[in-house]
Amino acid sequence: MPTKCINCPLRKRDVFVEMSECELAFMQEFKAGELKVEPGTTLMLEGSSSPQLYTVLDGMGLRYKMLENGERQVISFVMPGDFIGLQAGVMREMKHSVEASTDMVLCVFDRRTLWGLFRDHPERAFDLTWLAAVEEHFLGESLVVIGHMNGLARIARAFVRLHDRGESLGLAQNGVMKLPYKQQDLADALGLSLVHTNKSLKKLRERGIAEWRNGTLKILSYGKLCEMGLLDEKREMMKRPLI
Amino acid sequence: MPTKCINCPLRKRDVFVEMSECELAFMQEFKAGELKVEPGTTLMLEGSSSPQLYTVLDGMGLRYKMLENGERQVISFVMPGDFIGLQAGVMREMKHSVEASTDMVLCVFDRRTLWGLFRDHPERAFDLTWLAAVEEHFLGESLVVIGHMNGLARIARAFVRLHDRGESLGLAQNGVMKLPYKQQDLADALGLSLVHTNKSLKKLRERGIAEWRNGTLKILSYGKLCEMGLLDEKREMMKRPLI
DNA sequence: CGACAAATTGATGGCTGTCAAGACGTGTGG
DNA sequence: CCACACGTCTTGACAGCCATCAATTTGTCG
Repeated sequence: MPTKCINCPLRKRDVFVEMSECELAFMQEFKAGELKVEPGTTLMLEGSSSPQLYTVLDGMGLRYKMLENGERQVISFVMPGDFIGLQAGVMREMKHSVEASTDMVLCVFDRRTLWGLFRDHPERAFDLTWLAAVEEHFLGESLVVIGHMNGLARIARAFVRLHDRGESLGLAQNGVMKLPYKQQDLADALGLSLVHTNKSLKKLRERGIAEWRNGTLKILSYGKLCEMGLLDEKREMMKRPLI
Repeated sequence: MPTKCINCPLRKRDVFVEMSECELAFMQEFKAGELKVEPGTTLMLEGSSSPQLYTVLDGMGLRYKMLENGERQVISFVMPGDFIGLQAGVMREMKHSVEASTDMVLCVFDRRTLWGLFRDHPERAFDLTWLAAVEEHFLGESLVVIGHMNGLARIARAFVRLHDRGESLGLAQNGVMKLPYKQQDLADALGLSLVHTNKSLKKLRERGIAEWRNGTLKILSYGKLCEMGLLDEKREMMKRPLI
């Protein structure tokens, strides 16, 4: 089964490897089994110290932090190949929660084997650090988006990033991919209200740029979308007639 | 010299160690020397792959990303003990720049020795990963702040975090610490305009909560400051009479 | 059909960006 | 010593993006 395993800590950096190879190596020492979960399942809870770590084999999810007042900040979207629980592995506890948005299949391994991995397999430990650095990079990108772009641009940028990521995972074809999230999820990720997110999505539809309905994202004009996902296009963008 | 070295990859997790011990261990294999730089010096450039990595021994700086239109997103504030260049060490290139805001003293070591560290000193490699996880955590916090708090609350939260961090480093006394940044730096970190940042700072002064002038931050009411740095205090907060 | 979650739409208010001008401090040169 | 340039900080006016409230529609499920 030629599934790709992009971010699995056993894969080689910057290249794709076959899942079978990845799993084979894992099985040797670390893999404790596979886990299937339903939508809504909480995989990691902020403040807890899960005894198990996961690599996503299939399905999508969300990383998020809950705030005192009930609001929520979505940190990132979880896709196949993502590693879940690094914080629990090296720190005392998780600093955010992880939840399944669809049915998910997870590669499970034991947190206690992590130290053995560092001791006996430095190249894999290196990959883990690489993973963490990549996460840091993407969070920095998100800061830029939320800190400097208006609502429409944030959504456009998010769509481009999600689509590109999906495409590299083989989850997108001809600009169409499954995006099994709610508008509220996207709003919480971009620091926007649900209402404003909804209205911005409408604009993207009306302008024939992108559609996102029933869990499916369709990129109608990749060029325009990228254009809108840039900074300071505000004025030009907003003055453009709506179709 | 009993300086603290909090985040140095050689320190023990969750505890403080004497700088001397830290440096001693470093000298054995990895430390290549010390570096002194002036304010404004670019330590790392986004897109480059620096051959040298640093641990900050003294001084403060900024991590930031430059945007196409000339705007800037400050990712975080650099303080003594911080590690600089992890991305360059494990990825192809840096994803953000790092600049000195004051005179800085840096512990330098060679990027090429990083792999040897993973191979021969797994406990230190583990610490490096820990560092990366901590960074991820703080970036997530920043996302929450920028995504869900108004201007005044963002500044209040930033002051609390900066002060607490400074205090744990022995850089703050009685709520007073050096904060050698410009208002523009803070604005770029919080996703606010310079003008709005300035006006919010004025409010904090008028209410007798915090002052930040001439590079010195004075916390006048830690309690109130924390209160303001919370979510959804908006309405209560804004309705309070100004003095 | 009724209950519920999710998506949609309109009206209103305010936080915040932008523009513009001035004040303040510092260093340089005449 | 003063004039000037320069960066930083400060303040006011104005516009607009966006949050909030409220109500309706759509889709799903039993």
